[in-house]
Parts: sequence; structure tokens; C-alpha cells
Amino acid sequence: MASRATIKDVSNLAGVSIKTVSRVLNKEKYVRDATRTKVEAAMAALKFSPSLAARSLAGRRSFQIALIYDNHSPFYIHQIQDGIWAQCREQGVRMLAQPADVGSPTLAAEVGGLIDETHVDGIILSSPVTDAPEVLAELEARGIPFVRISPGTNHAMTSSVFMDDVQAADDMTTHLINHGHRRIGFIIGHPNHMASDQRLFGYRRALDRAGIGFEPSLVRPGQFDFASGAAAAELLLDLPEPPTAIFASNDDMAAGVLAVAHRRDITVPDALSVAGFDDTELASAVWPPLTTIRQPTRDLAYSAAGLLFSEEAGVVHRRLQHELVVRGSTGRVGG
Amino acid sequence: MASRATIKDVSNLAGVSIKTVSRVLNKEKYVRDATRTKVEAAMAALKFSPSLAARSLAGRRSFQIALIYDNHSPFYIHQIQDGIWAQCREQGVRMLAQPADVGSPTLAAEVGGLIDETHVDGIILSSPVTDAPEVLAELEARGIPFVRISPGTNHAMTSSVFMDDVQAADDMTTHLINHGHRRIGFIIGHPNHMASDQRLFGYRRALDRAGIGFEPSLVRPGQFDFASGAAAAELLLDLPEPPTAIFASNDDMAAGVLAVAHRRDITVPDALSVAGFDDTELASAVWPPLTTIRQPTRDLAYSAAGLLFSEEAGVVHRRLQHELVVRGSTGRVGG
DNA sequence: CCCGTTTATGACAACGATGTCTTAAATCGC
DNA sequence: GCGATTTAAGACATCGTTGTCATAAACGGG
Repeated sequence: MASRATIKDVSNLAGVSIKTVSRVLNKEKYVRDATRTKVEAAMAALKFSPSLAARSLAGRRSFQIALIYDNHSPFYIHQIQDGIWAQCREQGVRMLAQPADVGSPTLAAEVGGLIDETHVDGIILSSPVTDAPEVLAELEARGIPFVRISPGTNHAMTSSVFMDDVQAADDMTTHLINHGHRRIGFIIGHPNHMASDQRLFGYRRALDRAGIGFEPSLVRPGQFDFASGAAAAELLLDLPEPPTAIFASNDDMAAGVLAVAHRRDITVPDALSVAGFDDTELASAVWPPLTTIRQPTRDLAYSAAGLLFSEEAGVVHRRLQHELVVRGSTGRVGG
Repeated sequence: MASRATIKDVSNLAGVSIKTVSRVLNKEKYVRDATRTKVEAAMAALKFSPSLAARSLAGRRSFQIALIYDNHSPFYIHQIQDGIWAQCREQGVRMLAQPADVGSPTLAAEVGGLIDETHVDGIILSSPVTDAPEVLAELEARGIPFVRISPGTNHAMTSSVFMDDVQAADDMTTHLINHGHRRIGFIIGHPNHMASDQRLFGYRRALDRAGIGFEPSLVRPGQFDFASGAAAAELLLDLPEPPTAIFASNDDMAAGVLAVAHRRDITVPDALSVAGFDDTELASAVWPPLTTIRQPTRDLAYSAAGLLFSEEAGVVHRRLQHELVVRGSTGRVGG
């Protein structure tokens, strides 16, 4: 098998210097149309693909960006990767997907190492890495461009894309109130995620506005996973006066609630309304399908990558709209 | 902020030549212990991370491998990525996750471009890219090491890791037969995936052995997704003599079957047994939880990457065990 | 038609590692 | 204790691009 074609092969075939090929490759000015055409033909003929290694070594760009995540919802990170990937594809840039562990004391060092090793041009942080102070400090110190997806803290500090978690949780709670519910259980998300607090806050805000007193026993901690949702549901339904609706901070936990309801022969939504958050595929794969908040995850990721590539200077924010998706799991109180 | 430390900075600090630093980095022979210690101290002090770009340009290794996938089950690819990532981490190698489109006529060229651009040391193919002849030809032609995860065709041709889909489907079907089922519906997987055929074959093999005649109307095509599973279930349950059990080729489709059963007020498993395949998280997030086949996805991926790094020459195969996981969605016929 | 500016191209160093070759020092056999 | 071998370390070219600088050709204004 022939070795890979280099810029030199192209320059020979086209009868120009390697620098000219480089100019065509980078769409620089000062190349005659005729020359450009000749070079492009030669590149096509040789199936030339420039070496990223050489480009990053010699130039200021590496044509690579990294996504750093520590999120255990496969649906969520799949959509994030998908959105970033789509943007990268348009830009002709490669994406490095990098799992991480926010709990690790070496996290910042690992991120630093990643940057040194790969020379990535920019970084995208997804929750909860968005709120790890050491990581933010490391990135700031290096002056590398980065964008956060749905950050929970220090909003003003860096560029980010996000949705309004507070408003969304408020919307959902209001939806339930409008259906006559007064005792509404709430399952909090994973403590690492700032979104958890915000959703809780939205829930309380809606209750306040409706003049419904906040009752601590109706609020239970969760971990954003099925099992913790189920466990919380057991506790809520064991209350002397159980809720008529349960709002879980994400779909996985809502699925857990549904399972418990089924097991106890509680009909959803007649005897109990259940609401989720995220609108992952899971929401429509359970029975009854979940009323939930459509989080524009893929678009958030797509925009985040877009911000990274855009020339806009300074700190930029982009807010995307969420949407209340009403399905079969919620209904009027009492059926 | 200081620019990144280079091998030269390390060599200066340690008072040795850059070549010696390189030797320490690559754990080569012929470095005195005292020297090695000195160099390592210098590397640590400078937080030195070698440039991958420079290493791949100068050396024969790039310390990167690529995963190529075209699988739309988030659960599945998440586990695959996770397994490969774990192995890469142990080996100090980076993973490039590359979505692809098996239908695209330019797929082979894209894979070729990826290799040229990134100089990856090896490639892991996951289903259904495992069975794209142009891609295999391209990789063969270049002589780049690669491993396939669960390939469907030409098993002998390349290294691979896999499970026995035929036997697994046979096991599940036998499980249903043992519970008294005689009319067992089957929903085929996505036609792009060879595993679909194999699971169908296992289903038929079990029926044959039990002396149950094969009935074509009980077998419906699907696409490995929720909607197609639901659609197939509608057709099966509309039959004049509907099945008492439905075996879907994956969990997503089985979830679709469950939803239809709920909608029609058919109790699972009393009036209808439902079985899935894969044991993704979805299987335990629906009600009732699915009886399914645990596919060792993460381990398959981990082993695949392991094979890539191993020195074993030639074509190597590794088979991993599946497991029948019995949960609440299947039971004796007639309840 | 000449000079200054813009356009177009090339020569060559540089990026940060590894590969190859050379050489010096330590070790070994007898 | 001497030559042969092994061990240890360095000098320097090299990988395939881009950045910088030099320079030639085309253009434009009076």
C-alpha cells in the first residue's frame, strides 16, 4: 500500500510550491483561480488529507476541540456529542470526547495535560464539569477558549449556552397546579449538578405564586437515576397523606416513579400524575409516556461548539428555549 | 501564562540531552537509574505533557485510536465508548469517537481520510460498520490494525470480539417455550445489522428443536427502535390468533411492545409475555422490567481495545458470555 | 511610462518530538 | 590488564505542515 500523500506530492503534481498548496488548503488570499483549481485537482487525484499532527505542530490551530463530561445519562451525553459533532463536521474539526470525574483531585491537572498533549483549539464543558472551580481556573490561566453548556455558577464569568431551568420547573409545576394538584411531590436531582437546585427553586416559585405552602416532607433527594427515583417515590407514597402528583427532576427518576406506581397498582395519571424533565427518548418509551420538559440538548451542544468557532470576542451567552411537552402521565387531580 | 513545557525544557532542567528525556518517556533501555530519576523529577516539576502531534509526526505511533460507529442506540454506544475508554486510559492512549453513516457512498474515503489526518494507530469498528465491505477493504489495503465488535460476516477474516447471538436468541426462545408458550411472536432487528439475522435464526432453531412449526405471520420486521417495536406489536396483536409471547430483538422494541400492551389493557406477563435483548438500562426502567439477554457490551469494547494493543499477531477472536436475565415481563402462558 | 502598491508565489526556518548514528564509559572474558 | 562487548548518552536529521520573509509580476495613478 502506498504511503499517505503529503503536501509535497501535491505540490509536485500541481507544479507549485508546497507553500501554495498550504495556501489553498487554508483558503488564504493571494492565490490565482487557475492555480487554486490546479492544486485542488491534484489534491483530489492523490486523495490528499493533511496531517493534523503536522498542522498543529507548525501552525496555531490543531483543528481539534475537546468535550469534557462527567454525566452518567447516556441519552444526555449522546445528544451532546451529537450536537457538537454536527457543528465540528461543518467546521472541518475533530472532536475529542473526554470522560472525566468531577470528584477527582487531579481533574484540573488532567485537563491541563489534555490541552498540552493535544493542543486542542478549544474546550466544551458539560455539566457538572461546568462548575468545577479548579477546572475553570486552569482554563482561565491558560487563556484557552471554552464554552460551558448549562453552567450553574458564575454565569457572567464565561461564555455559555443554557436554558432556563428555573422557569422550566416553574412551568411544569404550574401545569400540575392548573390541573388541580395541591400536594405535589418533588424529587431533587443529583447534588453535583447545579441544575438540581434551580429546578427545585422553580418548583418552589410556582408554589409560592399559587399560594400553596411549601411542605418539606414532599421533597426528596435523588441522584438522577432510575433507582433513586423509585426509592423517593416509595417514601412519598408511604406518607400518611401522599401527593397527587410527583414531579421528578429528570426522566430517569420519573421512570422510577412510574415503576413504583405500577407495582402498587396506582393508576397513572388517574390516581397519580407523574412528570419528568429532559424529554430523553426514555420519556416516550415508558407507559404512560411522560409529560416532561423538552430540553434542547442537542441544540445547546451545537450552539456551544458554534460559539467556540465564532469570532465573537469576549463573553457570549446564548439562551435556548425549553418546551413543556404534555403526554399521558399527567392529568386532572382525582382522574 | 507560561507556554507549555517541552522536552527541551525538561532536558535543560535535568541537565541531559533531549534524547535522554525521550528515552525516559518511552521507557527505553540504556538509561541509568539515577538519570531516570532526575529526568522524572524534572518532568514532574514542569508538569510536562509530551505533544502528541510531535510524537506522531516523528515516531511510528500516534497514541490515538479511533472508534467508528453508526449505531443509534445511545445506551449501546455509551457502553462501547465507556469500555474502550477504560482500556485506552490504562494504555495511555486517546480515543477518537467517530460517528459514521454506513449508507454513505463516501464512507470508505472518510475512514481513509481519518487515518491520514490523525495517524491513528488502530481502529475499532462497531456494528454495523463492521460489515461494510468497502471499509474493510480500505483498512486491509492500508494494513492498519483493527478489531471488530460483533461482526456479522467473514468472521475468520479479521480479529474480533463477539457474543453468540444465535445461542442467546435460542436461549430466550427456549425460556419462553419452557413457560408453555407455543405462539411466540418475533420482531426482527434493523436490516443493516447482521445480528438481526442471527437472532432470528436462534429463534427458529429453538422452535425447531421443540417441534413447533415456524409461522411467518408471527415474525415482523423492525428497526431496533421504540416506534417500530410498537408498530410490529400492533400487527401481532391484531392477528386472529395473537401470540401469547413476543420476543423483540432488542430492548427498545420490547419497550414499544409493552407500551402497546398497556394501551390495550393487556396485562404483562399474565396475558402476554414480552422479552427483549441487550439488557440496556431501559430494560429495568420500564414496567414490568424486561426479561432480556445481558449482552456484555462494555466488556466487548474493553476487550476489543485490548486486542488492538496486544502484541498477539494474526487474527484473534474472543468470545464473551451472554446471560439470560429473567425479570417480570415473562411468565407462564395464561398467567 | 515610471514608481509605488497590491497580488501572487517561493525559499527556508520552525514546531517538538523520535530515529539513526556516533561516541564515551563501564563491564567482561581470559 | 587489554581488547571486545555491552551500556549509556548525545548530535543531528527528520516527520509534514505553517509562519516569516523575500521577491517577482501585475496594476494604478499622474
